[in-house]
Amino acid sequence: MAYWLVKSEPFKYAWDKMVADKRTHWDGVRNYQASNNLKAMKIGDRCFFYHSNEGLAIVGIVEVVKEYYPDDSDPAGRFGMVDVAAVAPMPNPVTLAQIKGDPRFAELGLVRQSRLSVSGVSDEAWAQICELGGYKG
DNA sequence: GCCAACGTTGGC
DNA sequence: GCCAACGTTGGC
Repeated sequence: MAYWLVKSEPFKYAWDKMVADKRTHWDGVRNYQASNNLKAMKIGDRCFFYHSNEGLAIVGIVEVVKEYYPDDSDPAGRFGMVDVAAVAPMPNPVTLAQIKGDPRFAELGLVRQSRLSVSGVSDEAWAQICELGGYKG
């Protein structure tokens, strides 16, 4: 199983909405690197749900329930999307400040490439962030 | 609201 | 195929 981090701006699609919907299309990605990460996702992979712009924290965990397929909101047909389902909230949201302040996370995509909206998370980083957030998987 | 980082576009 | 200009993202 692989781990990922996906970003959403709360005023566009917040964690609360994710929970209310239970399941959603993760569409709108218009960046090849992010899109390649979506392509690499397999059913059962888990992702941190991160609030960008406002909140600046990992607030929950979602699971991939449908693998990459065309995003029909992309007129050029170049990009795709996956479906994800809400798994659990992060009991204590892990903030960007915490992550940036911890040398263990220096290699994390979120830190290294802040603009990338879908990035990979190593097994170690996943476990460490879950621990910080008080999430017992 | 500003600015840095970075991806994309388009001229050559 | 290079590179400058431009647009977008996202942290501060």
